[in-house]
Amino acid sequence: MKGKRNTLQKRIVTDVFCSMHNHPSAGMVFEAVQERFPGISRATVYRLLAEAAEEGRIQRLKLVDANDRYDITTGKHYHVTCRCCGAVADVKTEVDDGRLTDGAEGYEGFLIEGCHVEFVGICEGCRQKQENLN
Amino acid sequence: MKGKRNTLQKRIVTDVFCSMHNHPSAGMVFEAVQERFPGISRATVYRLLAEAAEEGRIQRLKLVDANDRYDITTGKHYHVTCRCCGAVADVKTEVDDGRLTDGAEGYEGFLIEGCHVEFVGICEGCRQKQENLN
DNA sequence: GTGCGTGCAAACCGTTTGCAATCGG
DNA sequence: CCGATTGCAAACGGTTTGCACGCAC
Repeated sequence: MKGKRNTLQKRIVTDVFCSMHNHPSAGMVFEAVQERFPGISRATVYRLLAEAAEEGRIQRLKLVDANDRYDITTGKHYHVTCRCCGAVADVKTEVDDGRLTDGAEGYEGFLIEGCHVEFVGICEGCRQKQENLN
Repeated sequence: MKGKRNTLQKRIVTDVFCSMHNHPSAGMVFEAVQERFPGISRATVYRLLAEAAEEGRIQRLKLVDANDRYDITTGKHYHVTCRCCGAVADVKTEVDDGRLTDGAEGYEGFLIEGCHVEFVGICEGCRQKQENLN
């Protein structure tokens, strides 16, 4: 059995992360954690999140034009990013990755194996701010 | 009329970039430029490429898990990234962005406006290296 | 007691920026 | 001439890392 220790920091980071449902970045988790445990190190939060992702307990999302986000849902699904504030949310869709991939042909001898689909839009808050300007 | 000057640096960066067909990053263009003009500043290359993209003369590509790349083709099309070496190439496909976008529904009041599709695969060179190992 | 996990600070990497010097028009 | 453009170096932002200390087991 792996000699993983159950440290206070790990418990706090896990707790705080699980209470956030905004697909937070490591920095956002760090800020939230600081409120409950001001002494915690930024490096520790980054390390614990990366470790959790490597162990498959959470998912590390790579997004275009945004820092990596962490997702409590580990299964494959899609995301939308707010073009104003960068917020991230889940998306309900019927995208068929396999079909996209099969229908694509790479130039220059590239072999296509998969694809990444990501949506862009605007979140509720930013939409309301926009309307208030008019 | 815009007071744009035709400097030596601009001519060189444009020339070198146009002779590269690998969807290079700014850093890659800088390295290539240095061979012909060792005195050029990194900042200048970054600035000239960003400027060209803003003026629509070239396209700045945002990719997942890679630095921004520059593309001599300004029209919309798709790309594939090599999962081994990060090389980028164009993709021939029939993806219908509009259909993907229409078929998606965001949670938490998100309004979905568009989508980003990007392919992952393996380039010819890396494929051959892999085969040589077996 | 042992060695994993932490805190700290520095390194990292690609990119951007402030500023003085320079050069194109 | 004069202001756009350059070079330099420093700042940036998010992330990772080396190392000594300290705590979980």
